[in-house]
Amino acid sequence: MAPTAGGSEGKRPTLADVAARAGVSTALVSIVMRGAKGASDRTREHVLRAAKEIGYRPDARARLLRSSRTRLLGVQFGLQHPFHADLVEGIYAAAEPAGYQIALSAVAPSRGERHAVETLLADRCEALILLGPQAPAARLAELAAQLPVVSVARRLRRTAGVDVVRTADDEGARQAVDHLVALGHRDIAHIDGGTAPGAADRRRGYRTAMGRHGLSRHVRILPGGLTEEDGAAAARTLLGAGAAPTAVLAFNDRCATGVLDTFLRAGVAVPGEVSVVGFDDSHLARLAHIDLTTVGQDIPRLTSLAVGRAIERLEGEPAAETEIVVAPHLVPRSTTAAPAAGRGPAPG
Amino acid sequence: MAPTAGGSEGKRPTLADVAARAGVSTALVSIVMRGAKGASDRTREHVLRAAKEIGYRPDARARLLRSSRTRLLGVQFGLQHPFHADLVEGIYAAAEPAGYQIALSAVAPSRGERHAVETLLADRCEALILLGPQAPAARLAELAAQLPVVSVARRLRRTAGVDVVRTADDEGARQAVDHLVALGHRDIAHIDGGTAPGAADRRRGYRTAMGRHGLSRHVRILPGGLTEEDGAAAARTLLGAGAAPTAVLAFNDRCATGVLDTFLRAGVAVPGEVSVVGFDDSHLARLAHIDLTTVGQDIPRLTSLAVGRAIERLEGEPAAETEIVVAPHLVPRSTTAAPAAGRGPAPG
DNA sequence: CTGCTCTTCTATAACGTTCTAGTTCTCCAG
DNA sequence: CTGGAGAACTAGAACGTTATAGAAGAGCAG
Repeated sequence: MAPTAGGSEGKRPTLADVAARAGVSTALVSIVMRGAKGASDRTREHVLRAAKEIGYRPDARARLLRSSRTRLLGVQFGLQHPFHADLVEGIYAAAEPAGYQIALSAVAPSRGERHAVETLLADRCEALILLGPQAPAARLAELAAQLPVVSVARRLRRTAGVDVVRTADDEGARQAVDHLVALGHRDIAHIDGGTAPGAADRRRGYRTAMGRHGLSRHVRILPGGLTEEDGAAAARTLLGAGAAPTAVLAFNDRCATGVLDTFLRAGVAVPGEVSVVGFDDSHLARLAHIDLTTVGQDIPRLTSLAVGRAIERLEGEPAAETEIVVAPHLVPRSTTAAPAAGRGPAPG
Repeated sequence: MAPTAGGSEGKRPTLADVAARAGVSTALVSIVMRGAKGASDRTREHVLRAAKEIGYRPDARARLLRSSRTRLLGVQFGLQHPFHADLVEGIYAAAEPAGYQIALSAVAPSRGERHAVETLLADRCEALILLGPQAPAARLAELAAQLPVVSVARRLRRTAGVDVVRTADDEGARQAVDHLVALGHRDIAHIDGGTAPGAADRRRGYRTAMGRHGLSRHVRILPGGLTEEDGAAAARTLLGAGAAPTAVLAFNDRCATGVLDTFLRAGVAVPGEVSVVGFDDSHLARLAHIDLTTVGQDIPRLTSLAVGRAIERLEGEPAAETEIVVAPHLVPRSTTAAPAAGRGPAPG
């Protein structure tokens, strides 16, 4: 028999239906469905067959309602952010094997963080993982008073109860500068990310790295942002100023792509005349025709630590908030090279 | 007193807690929280204050469990797809005012469609909205037997019970060709999308439009795909072949971006020597430094129709499956112009 | 005062699970 | 035959809501 099309009639089968069909109690069916012990192999098999026959599917919400634990992690992410997409994938991968489910709630221009978090709370998530949250620290503290909260990629100075998992952004910027200096560059500019999460650290990392190489007088920071647009605008400023640097460290890959594009259109060869470094090692950077030298963030590690921290909080002793910092690593590709002979010092 | 940090202790307040505090029954509190009628203004206010004082928040799961209706729409989307992100935003915007909640489930390399749909079903979604589903038609039919299913952007030939909402891809390709022909182009190539949703229609639209302009012998279709990479590879093929066309219609914006980049690197001026048209009008296309002429899909309309169709199915008479086709529109920007004098015929 | 209608409120039974505390059964030592 | 000890199973109470049915009280015509 084909099931009736549309399926609106005929309620979905429940534990009781399976029990009736198998001739046992609902409690026993529950035991079998959960794989708990307390049923013989013979009945186990029998019940499973009955369940399959009538197309039974456990109701996650009823299940969660009953058990005191919901094993549900709420994740807030930015819809328009490719980097967040990568993080979400990592979070799924870390949470599901640990027996936790993920509830996603998106932030978009038309859907604020407040609303996103409200729906997660209404869904009875046990903990919140917030990707690059923009909410004020006070708001986060307020949330943390209700349930464990992990902030990923947004740094917070010891906000009560909020755990932080982030990349060592300053260290990443340092690696980029070291790489460029090793190639022979001295005139290295930085296009920053303004108030975006991590931007301040990258800016600081750039500045101190330059200082350590005795290049403080070459420090040049241009206001940027996290989109291609921002990078393009900054690149135009550089070109217009006449004295273009021999290398540019952009806030992130998207920003770097904008820089690349502008240089290309202006006939400035990369890496021939100017070297460019990005940040994130997103899919963008890996595309063969862009092939951007960049600073990679360790996504599997960031996400497994974030999930792990949330679970620890839920299952372990309530501890003080922690900040976990993950090391980035430089990924050299083809947008960096030694500076042109006439412009930088000869290498060595 | 500040609430205890971590919040793991002290269960979250329930209806009963509010009722106890306000000195009324839980049923009355329920009425007030839902805004249903049956309570005086005085008590309404009184109850709301009590709820606020103890920080009560309704439990969405218990609520859904009790009411026969869950008013929950399951949405499956591709994490790595910027176009899907735009669609999801539109779906939120269409569903929430109609009193429906959205449950998101992501598809990623490490998380297949099957798994994504399973979690949505377990969550008791009443209907499924699938963005560009890749599952075989038989599988979709099987799902449609259980609950209303809407496929967005993937065309299906009358699969039992599956509604389809999509853009008129052939028409979009036609508009692009018309635009190029009006500018004076004749030698127009198409980089296709292989087996991606919509690719076949765009291919066909291109071919028939060319035919209608008497340009059948100029038809040239190159295998492409939906990433920048694919576009770049096809562009290299075109350049290598010697006889480059005067215009290229790419499968989508990402593909077109790859084409642009390759041309730029090879010193081929756009639109000076070659015009390029994309598809989707994604954020990418609007970036000032790309400023791509493209065929726009009507996202608000696609999403509100998809949501509307799902809701109609849930609330109205069970009807036969429908296919709703939404018109695209050309968005002329700066990557198209009349062909160079020596290569195409003079305009007019 | 009776009988009726409204409004406001309450008691209680669902919803589909899981959990606690049994109840049978079987097996086997004493 | 008694007395446990497990194993296999079940009855019934949660979980936090909403829906249904009805009670209590007010107002008012007859």
